Amino acid sequence: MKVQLVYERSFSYHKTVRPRDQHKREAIFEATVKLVSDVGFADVSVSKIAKEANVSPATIYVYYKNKEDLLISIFVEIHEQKASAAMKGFDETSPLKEMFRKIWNNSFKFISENRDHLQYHEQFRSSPYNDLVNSTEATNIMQPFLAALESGAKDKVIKRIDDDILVAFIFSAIPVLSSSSYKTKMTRKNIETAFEMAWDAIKL
Amino acid sequence: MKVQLVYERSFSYHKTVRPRDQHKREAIFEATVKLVSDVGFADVSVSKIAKEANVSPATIYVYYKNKEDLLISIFVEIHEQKASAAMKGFDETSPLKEMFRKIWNNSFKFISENRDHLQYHEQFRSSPYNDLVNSTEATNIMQPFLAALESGAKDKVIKRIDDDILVAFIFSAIPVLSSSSYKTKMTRKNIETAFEMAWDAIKL
Amino acid sequence: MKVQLVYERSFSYHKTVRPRDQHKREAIFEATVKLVSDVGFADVSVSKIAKEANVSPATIYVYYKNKEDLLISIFVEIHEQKASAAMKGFDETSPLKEMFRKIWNNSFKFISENRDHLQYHEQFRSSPYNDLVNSTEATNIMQPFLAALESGAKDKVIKRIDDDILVAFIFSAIPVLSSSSYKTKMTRKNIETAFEMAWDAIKL
Amino acid sequence: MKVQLVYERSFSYHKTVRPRDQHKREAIFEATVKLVSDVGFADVSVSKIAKEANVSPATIYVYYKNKEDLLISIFVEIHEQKASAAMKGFDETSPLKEMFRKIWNNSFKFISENRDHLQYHEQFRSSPYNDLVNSTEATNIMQPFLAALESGAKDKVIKRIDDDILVAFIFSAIPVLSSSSYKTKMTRKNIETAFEMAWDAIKL
DNA sequence: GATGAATGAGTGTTCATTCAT
DNA sequence: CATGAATGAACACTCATTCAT
Repeated sequence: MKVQLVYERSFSYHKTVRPRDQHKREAIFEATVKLVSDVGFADVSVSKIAKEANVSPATIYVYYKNKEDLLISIFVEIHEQKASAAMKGFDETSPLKEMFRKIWNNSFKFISENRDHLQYHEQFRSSPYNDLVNSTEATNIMQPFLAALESGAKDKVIKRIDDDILVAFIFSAIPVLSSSSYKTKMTRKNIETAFEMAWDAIKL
Repeated sequence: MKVQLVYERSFSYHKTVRPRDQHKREAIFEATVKLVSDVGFADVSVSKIAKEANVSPATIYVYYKNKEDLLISIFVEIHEQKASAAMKGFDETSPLKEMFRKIWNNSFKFISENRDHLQYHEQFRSSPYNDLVNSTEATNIMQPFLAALESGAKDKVIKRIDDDILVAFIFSAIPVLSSSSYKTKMTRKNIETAFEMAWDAIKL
Repeated sequence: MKVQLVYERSFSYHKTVRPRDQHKREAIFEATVKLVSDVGFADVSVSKIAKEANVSPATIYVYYKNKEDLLISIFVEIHEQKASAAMKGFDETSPLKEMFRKIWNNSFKFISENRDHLQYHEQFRSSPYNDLVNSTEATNIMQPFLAALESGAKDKVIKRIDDDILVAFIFSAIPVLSSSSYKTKMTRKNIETAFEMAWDAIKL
Repeated sequence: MKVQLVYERSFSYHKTVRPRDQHKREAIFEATVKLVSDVGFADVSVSKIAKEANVSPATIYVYYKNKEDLLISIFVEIHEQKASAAMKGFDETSPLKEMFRKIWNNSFKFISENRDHLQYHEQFRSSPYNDLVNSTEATNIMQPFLAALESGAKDKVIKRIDDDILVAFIFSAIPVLSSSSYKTKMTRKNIETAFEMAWDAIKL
């Protein structure tokens, strides 16, 4: 049971001598996320990003090979941030439902603090860029949880079913709760109920 | 319990008098859906659409006010097709779970026959365009089902919770099953299991 | 004995409906020739051409697929103009030397009246673009002359040698006489002497 | 009778004190020649040269004032190499035709061993850069030969005519024989015949 | 109704060059 | 001496849209 993430080619620009201004890379990163979240994947342009990040358009090409590299690199980074955040404090000795609840709550915390990162993630996922990000090697941060799910299936605690579908149910509520009208939705109660629904979906 | 759909401004889609050459309108419609599905929202241009539809770029402006109008109108149309397809043969006298199963199966039939329509829908949903399509007036095609859900909640058959979240769980598996690796996923068994998960999520 | 000229792909933009403003195509043509002649192949840009031709850069792409198409199409056109001009009044019954003299004089007339066309031609020839212009099908305007050369070789009037080398000697003086310091060189006497040298080179 | 070569402004090439790392200068030189020969004058950029030469773009500016200086200096260098090669073993006591044959053969040797240098030379010659290289002071390497030609003219062995035209005929076959289809052309026989043609052109 | 021509504004990207190190 | 970072300006090209026909 493995869900792993790789990029076929090495995307980011990395000479042996480190770029001097790490701050600039971050500025570009944040500018891109903000813009995609604001105006959408279809309407981000390199020059808009440059303006938002307060650098020259040419500077972006010091840090990224091209626009595609930029967008993919950022996705990968967010994807890993998200996974790391979800797994924070993961305890593999606790019961499956508690593990799950932990991850669920972590996820919501991450989302509410990084709404536009999630936005970016969603848009990227539904774009054709998504097909350029491979799942053959690993960012196996989530691995322990997936392993737990598998053993839960073996122990007949949860349903035995394809990974992706399982994960879809588990996290299906997240985009909804973080949507543009999120303010009325991310109540304690809604989050708790959504969690219970997710659990009911997968449990046997 | 209401999910309604309006467009703030009046889009071409609802011109009461349709232009004469309905064939051309359809060609543009299909060309757009195909292109968005193939190359993504970010890379469809009016002239590409025109080429794909075998019309002049100028012709598109005969049928649609501008590009935004085109994209939104098409979304609305797909959205309604999807709802209509889901509700086909809906019988309000049957038990809720059977209603649900009917809609579920209808939905999968629609998807497997119109994969790129679904692709378009997904991309549109996660883009900021989505915010331009309002929910203050109605496409109330789904209304009978939503009413049934509401009465199901009243009768303590299913959970009482926000519409959007409910709907999210109900249909969360669909994008996954229709994703690019769909061929291995849309088996009879997977579809059935996914349905059971959805039902378990919402039932009390 | 054949020197022919073709372009592998069809370069110029040609819809069934003719562009309205033939004048514009010519303006672009002349602007390009002038610019290449003035600033050199390396430093012509589409926007400079557009400015010189008094059109928008985008307009150029109405008439030519891209910059390469533009440059090649213009070369081909000049090449044919040049050949046509050289062959004007060609009389295949006259003795070879007189044929040759006719063509020689025609060529000089063409050059002195179209110095920058020749400049363009020279620069194109020595650029790598030249390799994109094929010699497998024909602009056989020069064919009668080449045939005459061949029969001259058969009759032992001129040397039997590779076409290209023959042609090189015949026309080698032209670029020199039309060079930037041409004014002091294109005297009647120089032209006559150069012709005699060319003839001496090829005659037996 | 004088053909001299000067550069109006002082180019880096003639810095009396050469930078220490002669190896790097050569790497840049060769990289530039190779690139111009491969992709053409229009498509060489400083950074491409840097990459090809395995140095930083900034390093190029250590050795050359700017791009123009680089291109011109290299031309001058090739021009001198070419002249030196041609004059190797020049014997002013031998008859004019034998002198000429010597130079001719030397030239072909140089070309066949340095095809891309010749390519560079040709492209430079037909570009407007050529006008920046003046003929008021001297690289008088060829001087002895030109003097011999002049005295040949005085002795009525060869025609009396403008230097440039003379030289044009003498060397006109070279670019042809070294063109992209050279392999089929640089046969012993072709070279010999071309020499005879050149001699016939200039001899009285 | 349908179109090709035309374009100003914008696209992603590379340019030649400078500069602090 | 040698460099990577940085950039304003330019690059080739495409965009959404208008308009005369």
